[in-house]
Amino acid sequence: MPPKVTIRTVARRAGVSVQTVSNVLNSPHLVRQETRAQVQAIIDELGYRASQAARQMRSGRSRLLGVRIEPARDGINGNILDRFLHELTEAAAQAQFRIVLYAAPDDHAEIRAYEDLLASYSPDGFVLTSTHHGDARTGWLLEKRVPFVTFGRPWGSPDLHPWVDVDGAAGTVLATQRLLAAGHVRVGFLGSPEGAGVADDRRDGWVTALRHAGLDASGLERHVADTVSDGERAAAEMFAHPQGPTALVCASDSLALGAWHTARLRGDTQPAVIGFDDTPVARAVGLTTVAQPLAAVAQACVRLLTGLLDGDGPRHEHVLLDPHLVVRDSG
Amino acid sequence: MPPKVTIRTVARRAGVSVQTVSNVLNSPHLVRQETRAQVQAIIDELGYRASQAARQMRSGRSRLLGVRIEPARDGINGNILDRFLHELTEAAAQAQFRIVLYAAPDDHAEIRAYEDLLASYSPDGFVLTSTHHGDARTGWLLEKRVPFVTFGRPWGSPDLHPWVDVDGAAGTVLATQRLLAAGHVRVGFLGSPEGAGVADDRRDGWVTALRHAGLDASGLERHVADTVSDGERAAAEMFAHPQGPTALVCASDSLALGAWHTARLRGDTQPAVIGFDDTPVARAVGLTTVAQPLAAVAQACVRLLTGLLDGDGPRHEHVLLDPHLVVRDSG
DNA sequence: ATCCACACTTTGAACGGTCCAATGATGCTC
DNA sequence: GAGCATCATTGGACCGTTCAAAGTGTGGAT
Repeated sequence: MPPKVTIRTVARRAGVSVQTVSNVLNSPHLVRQETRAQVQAIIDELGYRASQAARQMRSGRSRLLGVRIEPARDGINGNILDRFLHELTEAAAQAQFRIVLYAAPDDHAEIRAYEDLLASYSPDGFVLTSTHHGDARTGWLLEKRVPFVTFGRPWGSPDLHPWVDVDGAAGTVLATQRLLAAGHVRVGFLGSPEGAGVADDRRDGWVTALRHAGLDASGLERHVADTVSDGERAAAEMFAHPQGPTALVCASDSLALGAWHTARLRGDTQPAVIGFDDTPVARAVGLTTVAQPLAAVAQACVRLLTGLLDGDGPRHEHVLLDPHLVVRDSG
Repeated sequence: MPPKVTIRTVARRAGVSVQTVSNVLNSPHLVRQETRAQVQAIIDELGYRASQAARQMRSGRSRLLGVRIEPARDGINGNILDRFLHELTEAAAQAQFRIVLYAAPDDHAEIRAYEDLLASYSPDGFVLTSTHHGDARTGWLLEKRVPFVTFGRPWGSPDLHPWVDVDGAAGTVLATQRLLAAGHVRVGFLGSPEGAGVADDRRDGWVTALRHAGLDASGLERHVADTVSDGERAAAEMFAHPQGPTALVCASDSLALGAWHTARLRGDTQPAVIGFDDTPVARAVGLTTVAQPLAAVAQACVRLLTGLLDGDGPRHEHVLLDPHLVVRDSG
């Protein structure tokens, strides 16, 4: 069991004071080049890492970010939040931050979790996912002046905090255009009725693309619960209709998988169906789908949050990223 | 901005010493019932939480558990690790622990992550997932005497640490028996060739169940890469064979989904196919599947780990949990 | 020679808890 | 009521770091 190496060990070994070692790490410009190199060498040699606990006591900074881990709510699609979490962990690590998790079934419980965490581990900030109408969380955090960023626009709320999001409409434009380019004239839309927000956003892109091509969108869309079986049923009815669509843009991979099943059962080996989110299922069955740039989203979240913590930059900056199409067998 | 409430605030307000407040929290038996209740009331009133940083400095305990967040490696199946992570977060919270994440592409990088984390945030222990043959991680942790538990048996390594796992064989026994009970005589097995370990375990259960029913397993199994398309292809060949199986037990939901597609394309509306892991896809398409009791696994992990930390209980205890069958339309 | 500015480095205190040793209060026995 | 054990509470040192302020040495200007 090696004795633990503290800043004092390093200082003694380098023949400088403790404070100088601290400066090498936190304010290198205060230390003479020569001294700095020498101290750094000792640090590397001993593998010294500053104790975050001690650092936090004095400076108030924990270099911890709080993130909620979501239950696998909506089946297939819940997966993107897990992937986001993974990307966020890596992006945060780049900026010397770690992620602490908490679970909460609803907004109210999440606010309690903030109180808990802030009082005990005092994370420097939070990254929120799944913003929605009437989101109680952002108001609370703003009031308490706790730094945070959201992955998701503040749907329906005043725009008072930094956020990062993916342009869903741009994604469905890409999907629609691809199907149009393949010769389809009646390109339909299969969405879910989750109220305004994400769902409307994705629908908008489809409408825009059709309009831009001089086509009429009426009668070509349906909105059902976001499950494979509902998607399968709805697609069957749509495809069966004489004036129905011959291709489908779907608001999720679950719906797309349903539509894909339908098409295959009708004898179509390469269904003209495009999904959304590039979930593992899409990859598994070879479904063309719209992919969100989750790594970029995560990096942007970290960038905005560190900007907030360092106090420089605008109070609430926004980043809206473009998704891209992952072309596979379908579509 | 309310002034932050420390142990001193509570002590003053309750008219006792700082140490007594500390005792109320950490060694309640040392404090008289009456005093304890009074101090606790003040704590609740002020919403006081001990600063983990300060606590850690003196006691060395961070009440943090390190967990690796896995990339969505094998598509559909990777999902169970995300669900496990969720359950673990909740189970840990119950025991007053928090989860810190780290990412690492391989064992070697993960060991570097241990060094990093231990030196900076000093988590009290780690929970490892995806144990495998020649796992370099457990040896390192054992040598450094860092407490840890694995979700997964120490496949092929000496049994020197506490672990929790799910009895895969018991799961495939259940699946096989159900198909036999439904009247099938030739129940096949579709697995993946990931070497010994998890894959063999699941195969074993199928063999056992057939043997127990007095049936011959030979010629009824295939092993392919763990993807939907490979599963689909293999199942097509197996079902097409005159002496081939009429029902399939699959080692994963990806393979089962492939087999399910095959069966449906052959006109079977309720395919006799059973998957493994109860992933969202299985729920989505209505696939009968073997479910791992992830909440129980997570709780057992926390229990073993806290036992290790408290120093009581056996050095390396094991928990092997039974999975259960989730019956849906298929199978 | 003295003073000052400058660049760098060191000193001492503080952060908010817990550990340890010691003290005060209480009840019991003889 | 003295002696003793037991329980409850107290005071002070200490964990490893950063902050604020004070200390060193060098060189140039006066």
